[in-house]
Amino acid sequence: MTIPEAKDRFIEAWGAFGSAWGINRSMAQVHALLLISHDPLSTEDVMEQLNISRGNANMNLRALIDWSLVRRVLKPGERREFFEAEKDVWKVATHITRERKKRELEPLIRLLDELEDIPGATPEAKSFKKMTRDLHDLTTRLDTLLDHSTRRDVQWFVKAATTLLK
Amino acid sequence: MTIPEAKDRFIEAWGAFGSAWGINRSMAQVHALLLISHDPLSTEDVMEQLNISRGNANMNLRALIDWSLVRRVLKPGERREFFEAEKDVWKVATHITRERKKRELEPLIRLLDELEDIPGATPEAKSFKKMTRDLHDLTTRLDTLLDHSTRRDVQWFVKAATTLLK
DNA sequence: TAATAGTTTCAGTATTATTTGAAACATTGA
DNA sequence: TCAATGTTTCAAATAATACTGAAACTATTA
Repeated sequence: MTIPEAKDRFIEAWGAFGSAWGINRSMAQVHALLLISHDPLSTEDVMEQLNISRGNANMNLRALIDWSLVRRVLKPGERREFFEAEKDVWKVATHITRERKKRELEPLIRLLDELEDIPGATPEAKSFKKMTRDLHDLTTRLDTLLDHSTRRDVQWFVKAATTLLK
Repeated sequence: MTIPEAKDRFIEAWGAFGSAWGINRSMAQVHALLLISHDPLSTEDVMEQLNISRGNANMNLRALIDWSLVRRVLKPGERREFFEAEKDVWKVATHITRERKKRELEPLIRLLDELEDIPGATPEAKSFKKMTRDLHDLTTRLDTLLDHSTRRDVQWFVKAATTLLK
């Protein structure tokens, strides 16, 4: 397999992976393209290489910047903007999970919080309350964890856990 | 808020949460409904309570069983099947991540594996190879971790990490 | 300030994913 | 065996989501 072929395969796979996890295919593909590009790319480069429209490229580049996965880069003497991806995969993983935690985990926690103190003592009610309480625990812990974890910690944990569990 | 209202809100929220993470809304809602039900439910119960068709209910119940999140239950003297959810949230979390790892993480690892030994020494090629190597490391570690983690370990980790990071 | 280069927006269109419902299939027990 | 009850499948309909492309907008430079 040649490098260009490999790149295509990677872009495709990253797109499929993202889309299975609720990140739209184009966004994941733009991200993949920037991840594997040595130099920053312009909007036009992205459009050409992925065969997508200007609007689509622009939208997804903005979204990626919003998620802190991509940075704007200015080349001296060039008027238009270029884009490059954060290449540190740990940072990428952390940013993605934090961003999503904020958007999707926090609303869930807030709801579970509310549901905590509902009256009722039937078996049904008890069962419901135990469920939400447990879920609340789990999500809160995940939340705290994501809030506090840094690259060093994650590395420490992965090392510790894999050693321990081998 | 009354218990029935709370249940509806929970089902809705769990559905939205799931759908943000690439699990279809109905599947998440069926799961939510079973999670908060004290007794096992029949296909009909699920259809009625969620206002979904028989086909949909059936498909998603099967999918949930496939993911080990739901069990078939037989009531003595009853012909039809009933369903109940695994209520241990740790187990639920583990099952979900394992299932998805198998379906989406493993193909990605396989690809990255292949991409590892591609020839080429241009800066572009080097940059590409570093990227895929790093990603491979990250995904492999996640993979190992998910493979080996059990409830006890996760609890240990959460405790250790939250203490450590406070 | 006018021309040019570059960026963003958004209504319409296309694509993909989900859901329905009816027919086929399976199982039970009279 | 055959009706009755319950389950599964799947093609078609619907709904949700993403994408396009052209127009509007903004910034830059001559």
